[in-house]
Amino acid sequence: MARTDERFRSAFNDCLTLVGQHQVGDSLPAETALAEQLKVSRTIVRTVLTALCDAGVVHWQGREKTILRLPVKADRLPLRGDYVPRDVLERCFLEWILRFDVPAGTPLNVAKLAKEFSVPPHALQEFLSGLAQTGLVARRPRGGWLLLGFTADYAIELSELRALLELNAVRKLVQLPKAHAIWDELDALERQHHDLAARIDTDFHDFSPLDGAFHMALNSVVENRFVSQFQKSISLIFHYHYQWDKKMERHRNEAAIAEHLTLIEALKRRDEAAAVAAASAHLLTSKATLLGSLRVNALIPSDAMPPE
Amino acid sequence: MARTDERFRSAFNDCLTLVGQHQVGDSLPAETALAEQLKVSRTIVRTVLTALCDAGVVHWQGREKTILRLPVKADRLPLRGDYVPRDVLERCFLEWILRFDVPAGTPLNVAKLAKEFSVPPHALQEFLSGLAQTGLVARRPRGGWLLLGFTADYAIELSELRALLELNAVRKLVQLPKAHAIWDELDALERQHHDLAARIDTDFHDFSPLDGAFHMALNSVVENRFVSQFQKSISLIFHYHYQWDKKMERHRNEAAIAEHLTLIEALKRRDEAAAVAAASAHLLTSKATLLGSLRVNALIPSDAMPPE
DNA sequence: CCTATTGTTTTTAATCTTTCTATACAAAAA
DNA sequence: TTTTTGTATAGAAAGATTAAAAACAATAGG
Repeated sequence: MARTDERFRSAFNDCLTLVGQHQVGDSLPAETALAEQLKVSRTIVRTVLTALCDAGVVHWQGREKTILRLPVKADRLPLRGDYVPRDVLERCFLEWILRFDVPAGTPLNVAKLAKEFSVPPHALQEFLSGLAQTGLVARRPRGGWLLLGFTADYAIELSELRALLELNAVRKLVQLPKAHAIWDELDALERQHHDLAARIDTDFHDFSPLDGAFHMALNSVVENRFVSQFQKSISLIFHYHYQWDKKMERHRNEAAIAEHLTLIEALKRRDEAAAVAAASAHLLTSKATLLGSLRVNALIPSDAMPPE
Repeated sequence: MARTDERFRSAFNDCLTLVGQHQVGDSLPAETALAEQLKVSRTIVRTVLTALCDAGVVHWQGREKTILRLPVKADRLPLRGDYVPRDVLERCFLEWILRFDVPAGTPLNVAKLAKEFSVPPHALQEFLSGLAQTGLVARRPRGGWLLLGFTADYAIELSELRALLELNAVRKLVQLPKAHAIWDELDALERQHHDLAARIDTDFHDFSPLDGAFHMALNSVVENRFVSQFQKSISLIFHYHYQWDKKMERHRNEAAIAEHLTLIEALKRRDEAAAVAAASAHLLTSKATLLGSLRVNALIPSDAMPPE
């Protein structure tokens, strides 16, 4: 077999729904119109119509497309629907690395991993090619992939770049006019931080998404595709490591909230020096936490490795 | 057919050379030793030995591997040897875009391009996946690739990031101790700049590699894999555009040399403010040149497009 | 005669299969 | 006992196959 007919199947089912909205004896629109509605090519539409003909749902000859009977549930084609989008794959992969603390230098088995993440090997290959740009994995000279991994060096260099980009964002931010949308966003974030600070004893788990939103907002003022690209990987990696390192979570998050609030306050005063200082301090803490979580990971016994 | 037996063929030929260094009647080393020498797996060695047996060059039974006759040229297997390494592919691709000024939004035909660059489609696919990280190309929702291209926005954002990274490098550089290797490098670069300035009227083409070396040296003081990664793409793209834009090349290069020398001088004085100012000025010029070269490209008539 | 629609062909890309290559393990010889 | 070889198995590269899209040509209806 070659590629799946998933696309045909889902179009067929969508078309059944469409037919169900009409009466027996009604005519269906032109192939081109159907293609537009179902968001597929005309080729698929014609295949679907042929199938509907075979099923006795419509009579189709030339331009005549008459509904013979309304479709029933049994007409629908089963579909696997286990399509995994790219960002989910990204998450799966990072989680896999962190979950099993896969050491640097591990050869990656494309076929096995693809099965594990239930994606076609092809998709994983492509994902790895993209990831190779971040230096997390590399192609081996003669075939196969190598996990270069989350080493301490990796974390340090990642944090360095993060600091560089974020301090740049902070400097840009304090120069922005009062009318800019970021100030409302910051107000909202400030309220959310105060709100979470009040109930930190029980809800400290809610910090991670708030942290992500805060840093995302800061960096959003730098409209640069390369920076955004990096920002995305950075936040992903920080997010996952933080989630993994449960040590002192409540205390750590409380401290981070305080640091965020200091930064927000300095930003609102348009005090560049204070803002940069606050951001630097917070980034240093983050870096320390990231390095700390690496050590925690390293303590996971190696027999917790993924099954061969 | 499936994959090529290129690896076997080249090992076979290498083994013929090896046999040629012995006498008739000599014995060949163990399979493991041969594998090590030929830098292939034992499987290949055994396939090669079988082939040598069939060709009547050696007698092979168990551990006995006796040379029956010395190999002749006709024994050698032909091989295509048209392997294109990744960086060559990179160059080919960028050159193709610039050469034909392929507009943003062009769908890329993997099979056709792969043939054009004489690489397996598979290799191009992988290359594009990596390139997608830089935002130069993107995957289309349902199959295929799209060239997002060198738009003015792209150039501006690229220049912005370049400035951010390079100013950071400059700030780091002036703090470095006298013993650091960079100071000798800078001295050498300064001499080369003066040298080229003296013969700029005839040799202005020599500036491009010198420019590359200079920026590379500046950024080398930031030991960060992510920064280096970006630096690589940035210099590639700048380099190619500069090469393409021949307008006012002599004048432009002379001015750039002066800017470089101003920066080098400020760096050697450890004058951070002056160095940052000089670097900023030079980066602005670069950005303007890059944007200018985009306009030049846009003037190439569209019938100069690559063959359908 | 012109436009909208359908019939047909060609092109392109996803996935599967085959084949080559590497590696692990068992058996045998030195 | 160590080294070397025989055998089995796994993993990846690249062709082969098929689904889907797009281009083109033909025809029906106004």
